[in-house]
This record gives sequence, structure tokens and C-alpha cells, in this order.
Amino acid sequence: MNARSPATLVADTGRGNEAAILNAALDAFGTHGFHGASMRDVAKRAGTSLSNLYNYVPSKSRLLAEVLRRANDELAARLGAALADAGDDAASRLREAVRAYVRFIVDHQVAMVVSTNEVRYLTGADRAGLVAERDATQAVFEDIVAQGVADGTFATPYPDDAARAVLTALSAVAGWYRADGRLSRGQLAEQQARYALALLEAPLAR
Amino acid sequence: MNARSPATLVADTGRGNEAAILNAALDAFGTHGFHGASMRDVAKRAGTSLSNLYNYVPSKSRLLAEVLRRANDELAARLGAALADAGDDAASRLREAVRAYVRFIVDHQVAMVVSTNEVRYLTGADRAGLVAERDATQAVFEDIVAQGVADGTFATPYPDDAARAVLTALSAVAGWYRADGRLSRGQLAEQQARYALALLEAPLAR
Amino acid sequence: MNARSPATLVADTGRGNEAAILNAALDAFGTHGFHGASMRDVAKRAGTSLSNLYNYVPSKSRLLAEVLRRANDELAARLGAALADAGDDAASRLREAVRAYVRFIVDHQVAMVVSTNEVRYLTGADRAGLVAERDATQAVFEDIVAQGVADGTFATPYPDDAARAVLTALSAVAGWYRADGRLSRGQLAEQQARYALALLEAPLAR
Amino acid sequence: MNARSPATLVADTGRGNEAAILNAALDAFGTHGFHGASMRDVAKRAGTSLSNLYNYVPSKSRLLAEVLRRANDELAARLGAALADAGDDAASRLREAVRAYVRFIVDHQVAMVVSTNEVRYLTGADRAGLVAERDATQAVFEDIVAQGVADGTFATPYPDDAARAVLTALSAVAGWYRADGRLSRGQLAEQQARYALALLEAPLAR
DNA sequence: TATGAATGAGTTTTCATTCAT
DNA sequence: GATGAATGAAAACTCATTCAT
Repeated sequence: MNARSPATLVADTGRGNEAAILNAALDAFGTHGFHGASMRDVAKRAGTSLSNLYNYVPSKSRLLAEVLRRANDELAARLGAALADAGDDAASRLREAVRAYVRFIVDHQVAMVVSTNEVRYLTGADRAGLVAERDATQAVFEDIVAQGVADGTFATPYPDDAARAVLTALSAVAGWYRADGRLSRGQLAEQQARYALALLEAPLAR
Repeated sequence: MNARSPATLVADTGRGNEAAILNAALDAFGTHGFHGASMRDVAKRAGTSLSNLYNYVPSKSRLLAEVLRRANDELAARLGAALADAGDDAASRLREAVRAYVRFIVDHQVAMVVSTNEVRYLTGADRAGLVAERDATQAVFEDIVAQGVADGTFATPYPDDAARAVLTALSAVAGWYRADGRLSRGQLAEQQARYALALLEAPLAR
Repeated sequence: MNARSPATLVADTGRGNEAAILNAALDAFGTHGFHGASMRDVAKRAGTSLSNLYNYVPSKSRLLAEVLRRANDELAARLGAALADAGDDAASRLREAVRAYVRFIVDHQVAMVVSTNEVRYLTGADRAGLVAERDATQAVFEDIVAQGVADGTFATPYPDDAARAVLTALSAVAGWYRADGRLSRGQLAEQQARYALALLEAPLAR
Repeated sequence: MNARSPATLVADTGRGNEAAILNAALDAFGTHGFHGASMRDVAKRAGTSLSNLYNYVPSKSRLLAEVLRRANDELAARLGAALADAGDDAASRLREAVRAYVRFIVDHQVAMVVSTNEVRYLTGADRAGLVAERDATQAVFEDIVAQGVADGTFATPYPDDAARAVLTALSAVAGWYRADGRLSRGQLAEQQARYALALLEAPLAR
């Protein structure tokens, strides 16, 4: 099965309704926001009863945390795989990372939107955990940029800030991407890679 | 008085508690999000009673709309003023627009955050109005980019998309800016201007 | 108006439904216990809506605390008044205290039952406050007993424990008293006074 | 094994988890009250699953009934044994009955507390059965008192009411007894016996 | 303009209980 | 006997909003 529904982040876990519930939560949070979505919404989308939700998840906020954790895991896995297959030079590593990121957005647009907008409603350990995972993702980009700045590939005077700028620009894509839009998936990746390289002030040898 | 509290978007309107209420709403929506904030929150922050809110505003969603409208008006005014004072060439117009935008974020960070995150919860005419205002702001940037592409200042192959990328990168600044951060207000503007010009592929005459 | 409904602990406070709510809570807690009574029960008995309860009381447990506080205040006031009018010797002071206590039970049987059975469900400051008030009431009896033991009126070898035994025996009356029972109000007081004096081992000069 | 945990009312019945469940229920009801304790609480304390409870007991209220029945059986057995070994005169019979009662409280304090506070939540046949058992226990004391009054050992003018007063004073002990308190088990029994005899107005030949 | 009281629908969460395995 | 999943009702409490004053 190649074509996933964009909101299907979690595949069947073999544990009853779990996948359905997590995907339903993603959908609901994506549509109404964390506070705007009710547990009833989630249950309805998951095709189960409100109270049964609590056999799988102890609270609404833990539900959000779980969904975000899975989204981040998937993104991290994709980034890792892409970089494992990439060459050694900073420019192509950056390009591969951007491509993987864009593909993640295309496949899991809602997850990206929710990740961006709703983390702030986590608290305590859930928030700390997510922030740590997110920082790890950011470090991946910072490392690439640092490498490129060291070897002269990138001329930006603000390496870390620029890495973050690249990331926020990327994640903003989830806010406007439409599957039926002007650009194909590949073209979108190409565009974003070009933005990234330009922003990092790579020579325009392209 | 020169130093405004960052959340104070609306100055005294001469109409009782109106300014206090609008600023309180901005604060509350900024802290908890539209759905996470309650009218009670707003009333408490404004130092008035819950029911008195409804003497100024007919509903919670109209309160959000009003707040967002004022934020956008202020941003538009600042952009307009900055461009009126700017030169004729695309690069310096872009630079001035970025500077004004950054200064708006620094002065009204919460307003920018709320603008970015909570518009989606408006509906009907309120939403349409806001989107139109926002499109007008975007057009300002698109026009500058178009001018620069026409006269060869900018080499980007995606003028409109790049203009939007510049804008989303800018508004993302509101998500992480801290008054006590590493960069001064001026340095921040400088950095963002450089990102913008790089992203638009202006010659690296810098 | 002389004949009060037994559950009417709180007279009109001039503040909307407050008295009705407190009396309704007393009734509900008396009938079903704290955990067995729902806020809906209370609202129904008070003749108002569930949500309106929360304009008067911030939580169910604070409602219990408030009810118990008022009950204890009334009991303390009655004890104080009775002792102010009593003679100086321990036996007649004890007798008057018992009479006042019994009259309180007769007038506010439900309040006494709830006081006895439901304090344990209070927590934190509410519980501490109530326990302190209750200790003060107990001290009144301990003082009388101490006086009587000192001047030879009471022969009990366990003054403090015996004072407590008297009190628990008294409050247990609330568990079985019926207005239409065998004993009149006065006879009941007489009986309990006799028990108390006997238990304290006063000479059987009776 | 001589030293029982105070809450262990039921010894292994040879039927799977039954004893654990009944003891867990006793604990839970003792801690939170009948309505404040949930079947989940009970299951957790018993170390089994929620649904497995229903293999042993058909409903929550029957669980309470069962626990109370066992507590009362144990108390009745102890009273019976104590009286079988006692002499013939009312004073020593009363003394032995009080001793047995106090020992029951010391061994099964929680059971006594639950018995006292939660019977009221039983309904129908369960309640009727318990009340009958309790009346039988009360009759034991009433008989002793009647005997004593008949032969001049006790001078109380209210034989039946006084018997009940003795019983409620005794059961109230469960409300404050602490294993590490001032009085030993034997001293406590001695004290309560003295209260009882005094209350019944036995001559102070002690 | 301002308030406290009022309301009905809604919130998240827990309840006792049942059922398929 | 034992479990995890399921359910509908109910819990306490909050919501945006209205109204009388």
C-alpha cells in the first residue's frame, strides 16, 4: 500500500482500537486544535465510545503527547534514513535532509501542523520529552550547517540561527501545502532545497 | 511613555474598559490559545466582570476578530510608513519592510503569535476580512519581489512563493524572540533582512 | 417561627440562594453521604441549577466544609451560652453542657450526623480547621471534667478519655433519635445527663 | 500466625482470590467509604483485574454486604465464646463481653469502622439481614443488663437504652484507637469495662 | 456602564457493569 | 478463573451567554 491517507500516522498496532484512536486524535487536533477538539470528537472519529478512549490513554493531554511523539519519531526515522544514504558533502546532505522533511510533510501534513501548533499545550514531562526530541531534530540540521560553514560550502554568518530558520520555513510548508497544488512533491522538495541553500548562502552553482 | 508592555496592543480608547479588555483578550489568547482561554480569563485579566465584557463585544469570536484586526492594522500602518520613507530600489524597499516587520514583532510579539496561530478559529465574515487584510500585507511583499525580479535585483525562480517564504520566516520570529536574547532589536532586523535577501537570491554584495 | 425543619441549619443570608444551597447540601449529605450525594442532588433540593451552585461555592468539598463549619459554630455558640448561664459547680456545668448538646441534636439532627460521619472526607486546611473547632468543643468538656475531678465531684480515673467518651455517646444520639420517639426532648437530655454523670463516676446522689 | 494485619478480616478461603478481594474491599471501604471507593480501587488492592471481581461477587453492594456479614459473624463468634467461658453473675458477664468486643476492635479496627459507617448504604435484604445480626448482638448486651437489673447488680433506670449506650460507646473506640496509643490492649478493655459498669450504675466495688 | 445570579449545553474523566476470549 | 476491551450513565466542574438590577 503506497498511498496513505494524509492523516494516517499510526498503522495498526494489533492492540484493538489503538491506531484508530491515535489517528482520530491527530485528525481532531488538526481540525479544531487541542482545546477546540473534544474527547467526544476523537471517539466519534475513531468509531468507539467516549469512555473506551480511556482504556488506551489516560488523559487528553497524554493523548496529544503520544500523537506528537509518534509524529516526531517518524520524522526522525525518515531524516536518519535519508542521511544514511546521502553523500558526505554538506550541500548534498542538506538537500537530502530537506527532501526527507518535505516528504514527511506531504505524507503527514496534519501531523506536522499539529506538531507545530499544539506542542505548547503540553506540560511537564510530556513537554520536556517532546522538546528534547525536537531539539535532536534541530541538531541534525545544525550539524550539517556547521559542517558546511567549516568547509566553506555555506557562507551564512549565523549558522545556528540560519539552521533554525531553514527548519521553520520547512515546517511552515505544512500550513499551505495542498496535494492538488501547482507543484509536485518532487518540485516542492526542489524548491525548498533551493530556499535552504540560498538562505545558508551557498554559492549559486545550480 | 516610550516603553510599551509587549502585550499592549490597544491604547486607551476613551471608552471605559475597552482597551483593557482587548489587551486582556490578546494576553489570554496568547497564553492559552483561543479555545483554551475563557471569557472569565479575559475578564479577570481586564479587571472587570465577566458580564461586563458583553457591553463591549458581542461574542468571544468577535473579540478575537477585533483583536486580530487591530494587530493587522498596526502592522499595515507600520509597513506603509516604512515604505513611504524608503528609496525606490527593490533591495532597500525589501530591507525597510523587513525592518518594520521585525520592529512590529518586537513591540507586539503576542499579537503576532496570536495572529499566526488563532486566525484559523475565525469563521465567516470575520475570517474573510482578516484573510483579505493579510493578503494585502502579503501583496506588499510580492510587489517588492516582483519589482526586484523584473529589474534583476532578485534571481529567485519562484517570486511569489519566495515572498511568502520570507513572510512566514519573519512571522516565525515571534515564536522564539526574547527581549533579553542574544541579538538586539537592530541586529535581529539586520539578520532577517539578510535571510530575506539571500532567499530571494540577491547578489551577495554584502 | 419556632418549629424549624430539622435540616434547616442556615437561615436566609440575604444572598440569593445561599441558605437554600447550604441546607440542601446538608440534607443531601445526610441522606446519601458525601460521596453518595451528587451536586445535582444538591441543586435539585435547593431548587436551582447545577451550574449555579458554583456561583456560591467553589467545589463540593468546600461545600461540605462550609456546612460543617456552620454546624460547629452553632453548636459552640449554644454550648457557650449554656455555660454562661450555668452555676459554678462541675456537676451542674456538665448537666447544662449535656442539655445544650442534646438540644442541638434535636434541632439539627442531620447536621450532627453529617458532622460525625463526613468530616473524614475533608482534606487540607478545611479538615484542619474543622478538627481545631472540634477540639475546642472537646476542651470545654475536658475542662468541666478536670474541674470536677479536682474538687472530688467526679471519681473517674481517666478524666480526658472519659470526657471524650461522654461526647461520643452524646453525638451517637443523633444516630437514633426520632422526634416521635419514646422520650421527650427534656427526658432525653435528662437521660444523657445521667449517663454522663454515671460514667464520670459522680456520687449517685440522685 | 498470631499477629494479624488489622485489616485482614478474611483468611484464605481456598477459593482463588476470594479472601484477597474481601480484605481489599474492607480496606477500600474503610479508607474512602462505600461510595468513595471504586471497584477499581478494590481490584488494585486485591492485585487482580477489575472484571475478575465479578467472578466472586455480583455487585458492589453485595460486596459490602458480604464484608459486613463476615465482620459481624466474627464479632458474634467472639462474644459467644467469651460468654460461654464467663461466670454466671451479670457483672462478670458484662465484663467479659466488653473485653471480647474490645479485642475484636483491636484486631479488626477497620472492619468495625466500616460496620459502623457504611451499613446505611445497604438496601433490601442485605440491609435487613445485617440489621438482624446486629440486633442479635445488641440483645446479648440487653440480656446481660436485664439480668443485672433484675438481681440488683445494675441500678440504671433505662436498661435497654443504657445497653445501647454501652454498645455505641464501645464501637466508637474503633474511631480513635491506635495500636501505638497510651493504653495497652488490656488496659483499654479494663477502661471500657469500667465505663460500662459505671454507666449501668453498678456499685463501685472496684 | 457595571454587576452577580442564572442557565443549559458542554467539558474531561470515572463509574459499575458486561462480554468475548 | 482471569483478562482487556467495551459501554452508557453519571460524576464534578466550566463554558459562553443572558438577564434583572
